[in-house]
Amino acid sequence: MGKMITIKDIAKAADVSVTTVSFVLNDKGEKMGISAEVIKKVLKVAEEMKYRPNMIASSLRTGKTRSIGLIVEDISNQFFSELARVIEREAIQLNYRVFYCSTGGDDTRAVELVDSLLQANVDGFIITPTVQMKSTIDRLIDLKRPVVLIDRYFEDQNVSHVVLDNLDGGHTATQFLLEKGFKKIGFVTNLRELVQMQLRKQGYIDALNEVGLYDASRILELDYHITEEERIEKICDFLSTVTDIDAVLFSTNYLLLAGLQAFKKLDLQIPKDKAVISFDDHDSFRLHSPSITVMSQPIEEMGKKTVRLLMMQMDDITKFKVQKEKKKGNLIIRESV
Amino acid sequence: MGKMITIKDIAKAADVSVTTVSFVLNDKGEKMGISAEVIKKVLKVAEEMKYRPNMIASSLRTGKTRSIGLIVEDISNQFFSELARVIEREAIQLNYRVFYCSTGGDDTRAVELVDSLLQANVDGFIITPTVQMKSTIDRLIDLKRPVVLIDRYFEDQNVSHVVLDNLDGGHTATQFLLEKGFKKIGFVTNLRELVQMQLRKQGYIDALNEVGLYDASRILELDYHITEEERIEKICDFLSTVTDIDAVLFSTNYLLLAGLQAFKKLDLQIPKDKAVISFDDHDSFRLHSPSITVMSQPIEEMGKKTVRLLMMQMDDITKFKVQKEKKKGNLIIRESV
DNA sequence: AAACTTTACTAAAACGTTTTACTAACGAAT
DNA sequence: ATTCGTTAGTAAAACGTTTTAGTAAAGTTT
Repeated sequence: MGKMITIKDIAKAADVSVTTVSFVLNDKGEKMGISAEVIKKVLKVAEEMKYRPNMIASSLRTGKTRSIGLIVEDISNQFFSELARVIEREAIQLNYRVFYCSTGGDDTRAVELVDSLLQANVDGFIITPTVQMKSTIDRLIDLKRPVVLIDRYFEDQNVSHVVLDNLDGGHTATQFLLEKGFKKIGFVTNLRELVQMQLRKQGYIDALNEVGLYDASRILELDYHITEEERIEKICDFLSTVTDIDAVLFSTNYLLLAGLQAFKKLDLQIPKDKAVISFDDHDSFRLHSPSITVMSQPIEEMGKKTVRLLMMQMDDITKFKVQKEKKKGNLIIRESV
Repeated sequence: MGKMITIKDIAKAADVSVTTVSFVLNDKGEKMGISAEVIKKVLKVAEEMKYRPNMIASSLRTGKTRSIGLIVEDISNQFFSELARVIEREAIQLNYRVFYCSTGGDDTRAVELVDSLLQANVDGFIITPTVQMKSTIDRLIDLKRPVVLIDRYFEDQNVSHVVLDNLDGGHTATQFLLEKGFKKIGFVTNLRELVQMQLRKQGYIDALNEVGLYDASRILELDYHITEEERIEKICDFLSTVTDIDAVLFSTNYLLLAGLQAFKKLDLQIPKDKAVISFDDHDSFRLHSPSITVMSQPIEEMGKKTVRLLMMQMDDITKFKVQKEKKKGNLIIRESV
């Protein structure tokens, strides 16, 4: 361990007190009435000795760690990994560090992660909440910790969040299919009390109701915790039962991934036999032939907004007002419709 | 901020000294001659008051943070995100926290990341080094920081690492193609001084030389920093120039991803017109039709070994001996050959 | 019974910062 | 000539642990 240079070493070398050094290095020199001359000297010495502040000591004293905890559902899912990247970039620019972690959709693990981040004393939380996480979020609010939810939230909980305008997304995607002449549009989603999925479905229903084409039998709802094989199976069953469907909207990317395999099994051609659209983009959607049309989320914009909201809270949590942000999705038109 | 419970509060409540509390809570009670009675009392009080140790204070005193830094090339690449997951799981079990970050292959950023992890005082480093990172690694060794490299390393540097046996991997994949009757096997790789790519190529060359079928004109080497479009372009050119190729081995997954698009452009069927194999598995390889045969890395095993090597160094770096670990890859046979 | 040992515990320093409360020196106002 | 304000700094406490160097009381040996 190469001996660390401390503020004390600087003080000795510059022949001033540690207090002075601390003031200068925290840009409070002027405010605290340190002469320009001394400021310059201290900065020079610090530079020469290659001083790096000890974050730990500083954290102990201030109670701030300049770090934020980012809890997502699954960091290996492209949507989240891109989001994480944006968030990290923004945070770094503000001299904050980011801890990522994934819940895997598991409530118990989610709570553990929050605990461990609390213990690590992160200054703020960005969370993709799991289904049962509401009370944990409440606890954070009680503890006056800055929190921003992302991608999903709880209807009846007053917490800042940044999410896709899912109602509009479902509506727009469905309308696009209608415009292309499809009349019997199916919807595949998963069966969870997640608001965002409900809204995507509602957008789809609304769009069809507007033109009198809604038919509830064309909706397939799958359990979240089934395996990919079971998903493929169920989708096959669905497509072979409700055969008059001419297009399918999938409420998220991994459902479409299962869907593609079901189509392959049933030997259905896209877009000849049925057109498809999915929510949330994915690398392999560009690659697939035909490439897949998607309602994608404005990840860049969402990430930036999230960090901004969090920073506002960290600035002064007492005078921060909850903000709920809905971003419009982008319909990326490819070959699958 | 819900007032934190400190060791001092416990001491007061249990009517003993902070020293005693500290000993007990660190399981040193017995060794330090604290009576069983007092130990029990302290533990009970700590439990009742829901005491959580302040990691920051503890870190300041001990110089240890119980955290490790994990620097990979790109966390949104499936190989790395799976690796990260394994490493994190292993670390958590040992009560260590993991900081992930991605270099994006950028040397400058890599150095910055190391600096910032050094400053965050992580106890150890797991690194996928970028091309120019050798001296930075040397610096860590000088500072006596535990380091394990993963996926790649520098030939002439004596640092512990865990990597795929790339020579064997290249050889095995090529031999598999030969067994299947292919005689004019191409190789697409990228042009960097990365050992692992050189070894994959060498394995390919060796296998062909053994049967007298090596032909240097069947190798395409691409610059690392070109865009995906350019990659596709170059691969198209290559395939249209060297037309007698009957199978292609890609040295990594994103090259195959570009390759697939090139095949599509040239309207070449897999495996009818040409067979393909790629190094490193990818979700979309299972999904693709035809699904893609790969030489995959034993990620689970590699991650575990890496953490073990790191822990050995952290135990006592002075008596740790460098270990270089090569793991055999698994050939996963799918439809593309 | 004096001299050691052991047992069961504790006071206080230390880690490297930040910040509050102070001071000495000097000029200006009374 | 005293008081008052500024200016330009500094001493020391505090953050919550861990750990070193004790110590008083009881037990053991001589």
